[in-house]
Amino acid sequence: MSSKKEEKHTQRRKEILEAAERCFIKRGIHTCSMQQLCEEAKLSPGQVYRYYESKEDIILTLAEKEREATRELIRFIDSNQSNIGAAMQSAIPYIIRDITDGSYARMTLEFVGEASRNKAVADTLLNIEEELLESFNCAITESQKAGTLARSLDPETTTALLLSLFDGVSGRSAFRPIKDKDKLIAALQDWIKAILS
Amino acid sequence: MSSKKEEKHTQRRKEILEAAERCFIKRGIHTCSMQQLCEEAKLSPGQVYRYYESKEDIILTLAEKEREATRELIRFIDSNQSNIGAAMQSAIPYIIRDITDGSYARMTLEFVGEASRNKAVADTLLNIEEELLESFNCAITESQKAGTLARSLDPETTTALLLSLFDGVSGRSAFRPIKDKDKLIAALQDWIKAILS
Amino acid sequence: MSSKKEEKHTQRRKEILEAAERCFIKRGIHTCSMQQLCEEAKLSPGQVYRYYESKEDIILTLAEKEREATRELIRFIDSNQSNIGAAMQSAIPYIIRDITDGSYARMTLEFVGEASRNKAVADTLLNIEEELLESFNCAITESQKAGTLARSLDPETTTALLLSLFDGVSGRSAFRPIKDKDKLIAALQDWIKAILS
Amino acid sequence: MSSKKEEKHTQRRKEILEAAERCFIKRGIHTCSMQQLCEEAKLSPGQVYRYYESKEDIILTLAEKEREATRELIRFIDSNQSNIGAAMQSAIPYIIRDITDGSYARMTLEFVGEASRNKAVADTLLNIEEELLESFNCAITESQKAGTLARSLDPETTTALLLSLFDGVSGRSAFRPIKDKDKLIAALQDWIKAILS
DNA sequence: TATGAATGAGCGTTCATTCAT
DNA sequence: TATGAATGAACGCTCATTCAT
Repeated sequence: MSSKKEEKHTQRRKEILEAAERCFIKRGIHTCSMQQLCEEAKLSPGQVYRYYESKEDIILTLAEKEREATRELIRFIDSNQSNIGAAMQSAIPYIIRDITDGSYARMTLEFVGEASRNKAVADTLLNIEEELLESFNCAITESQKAGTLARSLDPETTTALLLSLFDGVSGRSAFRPIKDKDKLIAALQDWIKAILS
Repeated sequence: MSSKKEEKHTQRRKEILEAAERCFIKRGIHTCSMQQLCEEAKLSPGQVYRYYESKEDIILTLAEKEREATRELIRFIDSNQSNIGAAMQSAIPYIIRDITDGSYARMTLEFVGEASRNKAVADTLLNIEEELLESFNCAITESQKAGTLARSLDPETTTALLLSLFDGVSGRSAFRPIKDKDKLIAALQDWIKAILS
Repeated sequence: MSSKKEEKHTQRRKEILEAAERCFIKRGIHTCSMQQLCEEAKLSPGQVYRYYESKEDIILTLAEKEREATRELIRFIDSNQSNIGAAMQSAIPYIIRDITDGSYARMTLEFVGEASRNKAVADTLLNIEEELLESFNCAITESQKAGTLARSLDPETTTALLLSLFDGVSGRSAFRPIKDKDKLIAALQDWIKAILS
Repeated sequence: MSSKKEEKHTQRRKEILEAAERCFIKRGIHTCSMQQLCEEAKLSPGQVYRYYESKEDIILTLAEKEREATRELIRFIDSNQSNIGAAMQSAIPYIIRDITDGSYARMTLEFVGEASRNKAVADTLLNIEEELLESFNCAITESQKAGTLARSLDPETTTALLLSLFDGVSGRSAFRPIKDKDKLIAALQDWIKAILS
């Protein structure tokens, strides 16, 4: 019985979160009012506030949810540590598909903006980033040990540049449609080959 | 006499703009109220509104000011069209210095966020971007004609990736201090050498 | 259930309108702030704005309400076209009662003032006036055809003067209490008899 | 010397008043800002405030000035007391010319609106009205004594209706252009003949 | 459990008035 | 005497949040 209640509660929280995501993408976090969010969720303000403490709570929970996409990439890198170059080559099509998805790109941009003024959001973002950084650093070091990557590359800087590149591609895709994704993927693979060799 | 007054007027406008920049970076464009901006500028609302028509006017003027840094890069690229690889090598230290400046990086992020919901800001940003894209595209094509760049590179995609990389580096620097700028510059130069050859 | 809610909603709208009328009469449309109006209505600004879109919305709704009194007169004139003189004789007591009501007179004055700078209010006023003009013109012409009114009277000018007279009586009553309404009515009836014969 | 100064002072006050009148007619008393008034007067705010204590002071002074037109009518009535009917017949063309002048009508309307919320303006308006009422009352009584006017007319009520009529004609002319002034004058003369006989 | 009416602080902006120069 | 830069209270309005029902 209690578990059934919990289940319903969890389901509601999820529904609200999804409604919030749609609203935030459509109008932006700041421009979307709680009233609009409630309408999108087909719930009254009173109900929404039973499931989330505040608008900020919703934003934060959403930020945490968005990290999961990144987690997948981390797991992939972790299981292909000995040849980061090859791992990236095969991962790039999936990474690009994810990060250039209109909704994802918009939402990421919203979170970055929010992070400027909301420490909790900033921490959430930095947190997952930390994991990603470590994962890449480790893979680069391991690949160098395994002889699949030039030892001249500085792990930290290389990681920073790789992540910058992906951040940039995602951010730009929110404003400019990517004309030819396949070309972009091919070019990126060429870049990675040239760099991580 | 009239010029002295004009000078003072210009000076005041500049002061307000600087105060606005500080405020916007500290609190975000949306979250910074005119009252706070006025306090930062040590001016009353009435005065601020004598120098700028509206909050949007201030935001837009600031956006246009930020474009100037980009204009400088465009001019440099334009005057070194026949060898984009070499041009970038020598430009990178200056580009990195500019775009990883804390204020600049934060402000750029704020503008990107603002662009989502303010057409005028979006136009300003896309406008200068357009110029930048053309400049790079042209330089790449010219370099290929001059034989200083591999003909296999697609100009548009290469430009998009280069700008993505810089956008990403700038964006990340707003949240994470860059530990060693020289290392970053060196690594970027290596990347560019590997790619634009 | 839904109708009960609707009823309450309608009731609230009416209450706000009445509060607005009291406020506008007390302080003038322009000089009465929304804050004061809210206090008079014993409602918070947020609530008032749930029932009306804007201050102008309230003004306009009030203006439309005031037209109804005029509509009644129009209907009466229309149904007594063949003898405008007699119709006016019997209508005068009611017209005077309406237009010399303190609130109505003040409110009309406020609307006239507001019309100078608010096109929507001006349109509402001119609109009902147009109907009134037509109604009178038509009745005068019909009465002349029916032989109950001297053919020497110019319909348009006579209408203009009649409406001027009523406008003037109403306007003056906003500032000077009418000492003896019955005397006023009798005198007006004498005037009408002398003119419309 | 002192008189020369005084003269200049008086001249300045007059200039400001004229500028205010133009502004108030153009934009309405409330909608015209002191800044606009200063520009119209080609004077700085500081100067304007040396000649008038406040915006209200200007309004009040203007209201007092407007009374002069009415004074002229009073003088005319006073010097033709024994036959008010004939006096009005000859006065009507001039009265109509004055009160249907666009500027005068607009200004009067502005003052009436202002009187609703400004006791001093109301008093000024009522003051001159009082004189006018007395003048008419007296003339009517005298005309009745002289046998040029029916004794059945109640002086006070007749005066009230006459002034109402002129007020109404003036007020309407501010919004609706009078197509044919001569026709209006003729019709009014017919009315007066019918009533004041 | 569920609603949505209600709150009120705070928003961007204006303008009558003052005062340093 | 004359300027116009400067003030700041008040404007119409919004929206995250609460609470009576």
